Amino acid sequence: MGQNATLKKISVQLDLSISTVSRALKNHPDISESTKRKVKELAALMEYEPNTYAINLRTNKSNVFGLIVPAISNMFYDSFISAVEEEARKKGYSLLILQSGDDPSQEAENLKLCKHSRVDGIFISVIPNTRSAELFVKYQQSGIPVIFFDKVPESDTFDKICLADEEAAVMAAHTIIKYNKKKILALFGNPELSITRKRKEAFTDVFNKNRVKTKPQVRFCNSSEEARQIVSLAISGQSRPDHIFCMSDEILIGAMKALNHSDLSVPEDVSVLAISNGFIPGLFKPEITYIETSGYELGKLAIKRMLENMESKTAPKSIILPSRLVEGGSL
Amino acid sequence: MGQNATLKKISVQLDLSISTVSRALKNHPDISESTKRKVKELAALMEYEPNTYAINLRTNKSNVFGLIVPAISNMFYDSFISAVEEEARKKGYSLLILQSGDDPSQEAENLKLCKHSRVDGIFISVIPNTRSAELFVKYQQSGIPVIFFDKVPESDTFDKICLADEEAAVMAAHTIIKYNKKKILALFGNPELSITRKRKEAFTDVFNKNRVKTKPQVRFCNSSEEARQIVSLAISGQSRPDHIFCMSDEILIGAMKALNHSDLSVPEDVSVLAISNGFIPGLFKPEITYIETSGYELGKLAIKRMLENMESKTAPKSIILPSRLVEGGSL
DNA sequence: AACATTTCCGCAAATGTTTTCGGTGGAAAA
DNA sequence: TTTTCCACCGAAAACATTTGCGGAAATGTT
Repeated sequence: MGQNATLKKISVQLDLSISTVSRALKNHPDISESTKRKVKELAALMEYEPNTYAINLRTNKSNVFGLIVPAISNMFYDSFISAVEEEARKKGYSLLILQSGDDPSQEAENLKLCKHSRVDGIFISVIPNTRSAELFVKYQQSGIPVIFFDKVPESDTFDKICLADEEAAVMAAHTIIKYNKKKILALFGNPELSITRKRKEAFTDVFNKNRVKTKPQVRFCNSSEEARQIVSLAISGQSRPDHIFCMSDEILIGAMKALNHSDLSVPEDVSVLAISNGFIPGLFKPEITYIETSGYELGKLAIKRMLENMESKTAPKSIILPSRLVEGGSL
Repeated sequence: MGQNATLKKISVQLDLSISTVSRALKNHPDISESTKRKVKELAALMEYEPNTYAINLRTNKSNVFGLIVPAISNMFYDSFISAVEEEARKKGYSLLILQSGDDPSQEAENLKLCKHSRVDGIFISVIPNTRSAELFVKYQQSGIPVIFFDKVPESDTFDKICLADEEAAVMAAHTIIKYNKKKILALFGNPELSITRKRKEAFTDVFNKNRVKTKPQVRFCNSSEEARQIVSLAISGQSRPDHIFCMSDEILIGAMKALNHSDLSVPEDVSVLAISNGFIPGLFKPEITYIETSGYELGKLAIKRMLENMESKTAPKSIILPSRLVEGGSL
């Protein structure tokens, strides 16, 4: 028994009204202690579990956040999700995790699913497609808070949580300059993303302003594999770079695969610096020096911001997480 | 407008009954074409979205599967989740992804959350704690299908989808023997898990049966870090192993960190073989030879089995995914 | 013309909660 | 005695949907 205990069944057993049972269970002051006790005992006995659907229907709240990422198989998003999940759980929220797989239509479908599931809020890292921005205004208008993280649209009308893109890139550039590197190959991600543009601008700016002799050679790549090919080609060419900078883990992986398949050694023949979440750099020998951008920390900030929004709607805000240099042996 | 279009609002506008609107929207034959057209037009205009909670309440189905893993930051589970998500989406299901973080109480809480959320089915990879098995019988009895994957309890009364643990271990042992390795350090995971026991038994059995001169030295470790320490110690000792076998990615990572920090080279000084999901081995130089155990494939099998269960309750079944050897250069 | 069959639609119950607005009975205050 | 007040509880609406049943009008059959 007790498979589907309901307020009604309890109320019948105890010859009380449904409302009284409901109130007793939530310690409403109107109900006497003795009644509360009886109700709670029977509820426990019958293994009563409130029906979430009924509650959601009644209250029009789901206690679920939608979380949309390009891919779940990504160390950065993993740690982000972990952080959000931890805090969300504490507050009684669950996560509906969706992946867009770099497909705009999939992303739109995910957004639709979120709306359809009537989530209480959305975390999203958008894929490189500007058109999708239109969609978001609608969701914003419909009163459901949307928090962008990591890969965010340019517009200031949104809540955004991102890494200190410029700062990290500047830090990287300065570090490279300090080591007196001459021929720098700088690998960036999809140029349509603001994160890419920002990092690239900040990075190259440092070289321009400091009037160092050589300018880095900048390349863009959309995947780990593209990065591998670019590096593979570069190191086999006649003017081999003496440093490779990777703006992300994904790119670092590709670059390292290329280096591993060559007979060059790091950092003697070519040094490496990355902007990374921290896991991947530790896998190589020597460990890669990197500028840390913690998905976990970012997640903490994002959920904090979301909860603020749940309390009371506030003006859109851009939050930036600072970064730091972690020394490995690749430079 | 149209923020919260409901059947009722549509019905009022068109001066129809709610039931007629409901039926028109789902192409019920009782409704005339002209009415259907009118209803659908207005529904589209008002951006009507059926209220999931009301539907769930009415039908007592959520179209959500619970998916419980030790940690989401794990390549194997990532790929598993990806596979499940892909197929689930096609069938109109969403995923409630929960992580137990190797904490039994957390796992219990997750199970509770699943029940509380009234998911239509549960995928779970259990953490090393036998006591939890009791919990599962309850869920099974309550009619909600539970599919265990990867790390599964021993009992035959459950639906289980696992990797070919024995086969993979046997394959690994044979490969190592073929290469004529003498001093083998074999690293396994948590000995309380059936997956660990199975692999360890199968692995050592091969050596016993084949009467090869040396027996592998078997060690257990609960984390990447433990593996690193063990290997670190082993390779600095006087009787250095000439081969290291790792039963999982997690362990491989630890082992490789230790090797990377030594001046030994792979495979000349010490060769390496792992059982792996495939991503990690490709990061090293040389790439690690491994026995593939695809989380993605496992996911496909798991969701398939789940859907079968949704159709009609069938007898518990154990499904096993075969494995294959992927040659790297570490052996 | 009487009857039977379609065609098309509405009523109302049911799902499980929450919540507003009362209502009862008894004790204390007037 | 009447009034007031409090402690405790119930009726019923509301949330949005699905569905069995029944019913009126239109059409078809003798």
